[in-house]
Amino acid sequence: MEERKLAEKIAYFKRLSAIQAEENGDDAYDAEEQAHRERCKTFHNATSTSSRAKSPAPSVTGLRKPGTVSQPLPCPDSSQGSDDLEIIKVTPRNRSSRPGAAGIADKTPNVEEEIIPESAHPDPKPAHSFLHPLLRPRMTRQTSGLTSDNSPSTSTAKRKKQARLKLLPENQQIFRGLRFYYIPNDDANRVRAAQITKARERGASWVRTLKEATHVIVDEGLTYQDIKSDLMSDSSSPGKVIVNANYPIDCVIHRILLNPNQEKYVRNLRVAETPPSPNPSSLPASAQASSNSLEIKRKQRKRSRKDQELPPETQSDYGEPLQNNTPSIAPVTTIAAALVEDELSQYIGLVQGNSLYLEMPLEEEEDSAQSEATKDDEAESGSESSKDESSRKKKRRTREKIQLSQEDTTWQDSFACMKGGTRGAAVDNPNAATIELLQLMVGMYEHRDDWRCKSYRRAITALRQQTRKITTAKEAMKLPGIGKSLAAKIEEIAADGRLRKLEHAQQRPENKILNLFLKVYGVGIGQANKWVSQGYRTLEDLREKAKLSTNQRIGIEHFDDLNERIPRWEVEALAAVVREAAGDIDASVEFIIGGSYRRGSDSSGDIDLIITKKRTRSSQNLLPFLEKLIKRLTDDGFLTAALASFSGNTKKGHGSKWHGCCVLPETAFPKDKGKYRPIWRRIDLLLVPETELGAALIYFTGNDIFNRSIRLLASKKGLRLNQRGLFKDVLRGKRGVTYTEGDPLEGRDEKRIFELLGVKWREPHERWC
DNA sequence: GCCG
DNA sequence: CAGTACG
DNA sequence: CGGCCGTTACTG
Repeated sequence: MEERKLAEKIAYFKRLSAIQAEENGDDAYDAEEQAHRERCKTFHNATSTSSRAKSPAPSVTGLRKPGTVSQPLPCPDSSQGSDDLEIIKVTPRNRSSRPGAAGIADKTPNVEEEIIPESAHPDPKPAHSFLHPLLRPRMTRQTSGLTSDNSPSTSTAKRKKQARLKLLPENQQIFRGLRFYYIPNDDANRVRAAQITKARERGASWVRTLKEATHVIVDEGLTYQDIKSDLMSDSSSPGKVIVNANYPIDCVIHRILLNPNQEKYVRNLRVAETPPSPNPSSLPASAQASSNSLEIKRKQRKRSRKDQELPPETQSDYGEPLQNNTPSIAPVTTIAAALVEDELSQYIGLVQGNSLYLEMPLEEEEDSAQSEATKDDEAESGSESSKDESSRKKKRRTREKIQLSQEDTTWQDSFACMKGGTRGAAVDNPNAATIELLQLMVGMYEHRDDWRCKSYRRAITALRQQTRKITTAKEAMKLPGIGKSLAAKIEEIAADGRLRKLEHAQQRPENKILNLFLKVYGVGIGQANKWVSQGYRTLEDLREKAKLSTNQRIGIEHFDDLNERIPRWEVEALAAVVREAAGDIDASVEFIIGGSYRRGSDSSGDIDLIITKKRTRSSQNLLPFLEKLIKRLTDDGFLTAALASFSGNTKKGHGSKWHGCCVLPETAFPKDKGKYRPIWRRIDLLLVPETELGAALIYFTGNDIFNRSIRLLASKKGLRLNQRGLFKDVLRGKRGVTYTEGDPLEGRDEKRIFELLGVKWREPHERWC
């Protein structure tokens, strides 16, 4: 499997570079691309430089440490970041950190301000649509030659227009590497023009000759008779995909390369009597016979799990329900598989949201068995019996399930759905408004109903992936992770721009109070509920009357500070202070800033530091060091509170993390940042032996959704991933009697863990899910 | 909340 | 043990 | 109807 994938990728890139070489003569385009890559590069460096951030802060002289050897603290992963200072400058910021919470001491009015914005800000993740260069094949700046860009358009005006065409983020380029030839092959028709643009935005090239095309898109209405002559002129046509215009549209809608061998895409485009010839199959090579509709039908009928058990080569690489599998799509594999993401994507989908489209659009008529399921869908319109509903779902799930059970072979290669997420992109998203309201709903459920929360997030991700606005419940239902309830909400939002349930919830004072209380460190839903029911209404109430744990008291006393985001530069400055102090104690200890910082965020909720050292095999080895460090930093006044340490680790050797608060000393405060103000910050320290660094990096880099999905993926493979390593599952009998935690497979190397899991490597900045 |  | 927090 | 990450780790 490994080999196969590799081969595919190689083939893909080979092909791709060839394609790219022949297109893109367009300077503007090239320049833009170039710039894009520059930005990416810069950004990438910035994000990966975690450890040795000789931060912009004028050498953190502050804390005594005169001639201390500034520790190099090499970053484990290659990325030798360049100058952070410079990087930071370039790193785009999109949103200044939210101002501190308003006076909570006061009354309701403030509370209100507190709540709403909070739920709205949950992901201050800046937009980084420019990230993602990684896969982007090097565009050999092949000048001249075929100046032809990827469009046959002739008019200058048009060309210009096209030059401005913006490629969508890579993860949306479902057509990358494909070359479309339209019949008719012009953009005179408005609709077609739009379709062409959409296709091109998603990576397709619009070619002028049939010969160079991989896909022939025939206007709907035209029949085989109509295009016959066209096809005849090209001897290679049998190797092409010939579909009607609905095909690319559906692909766009579903954000994935669908199987073109479906009746609805090839209707009227085949020669009824002679299956083989001008047959829409896939790409060159195999294409032949088998792909006639009859064949398809047959397959559809008896699909079932057997199809799924076919060897990888015969698996569809289109993200699509197996019933549409056809035996002749192998060639496309090369492209599709490469375009497609790893299975982690799917788990991310499963775990949080966005996922793939395993489901066919319930397009108008379809033939065979499937159409029935489809019809159910259609019929259900507004008021379907819950029975129909569930049966429909069953069918769909079954497909998915089957698909998923394929994990070891192709199922993970089957979609080009989301790649490791990057942030942003939401700006111009047609569903932005819907997303925003749903996001508020998430805020309302946060800490209350975790699962529901997750469902909302999942739905949001699915919406974010759409390229066009979802306005009806029916439409929404087609998206993975969106069921009846959410679909209805989506429709409501689309219809009148508001969600009554949300507004209602927002009005409820208990919710406001609850939200307030929940933002206190150490306060969960249980405690918050108790307090609310006990009649407490303000933080002041709590401070004075409630019984608070140590941590909760700290959380309340420093509520504003702790709820304020930390700008990236400060994260670096804080880390520098710690390093500085650490240098005195043990210069060989290394620090890596994890968390959202490592993912490239321009602001963080807290600072996450991994403390590690070569040749350590247990976090215990680092304990003495940490104790000294803590003491030292506390004495310095840097650490201001301990929220969770490892005091009584009676447990087996697991003393590994320290949570607390810190304050950037004025001496470490950059002069150019205005007036100094001490702000309490949350800081998490994680002791990590070298042998566990990889796993710890994954864990501490997150984000949480990413972690959960990759862990879920691991578990589905019979493995176990936690912050200490990847383990081969050892029958863990009940009661953990198994005094073995499983055979450690890997813990040291982050990339290796990805490999072992069969997950394509993702840079930290690609782990926003 | 969704999914199997 | 439940509650909370971490990514 | 039960699962939804971690045999996570720390507090009380």
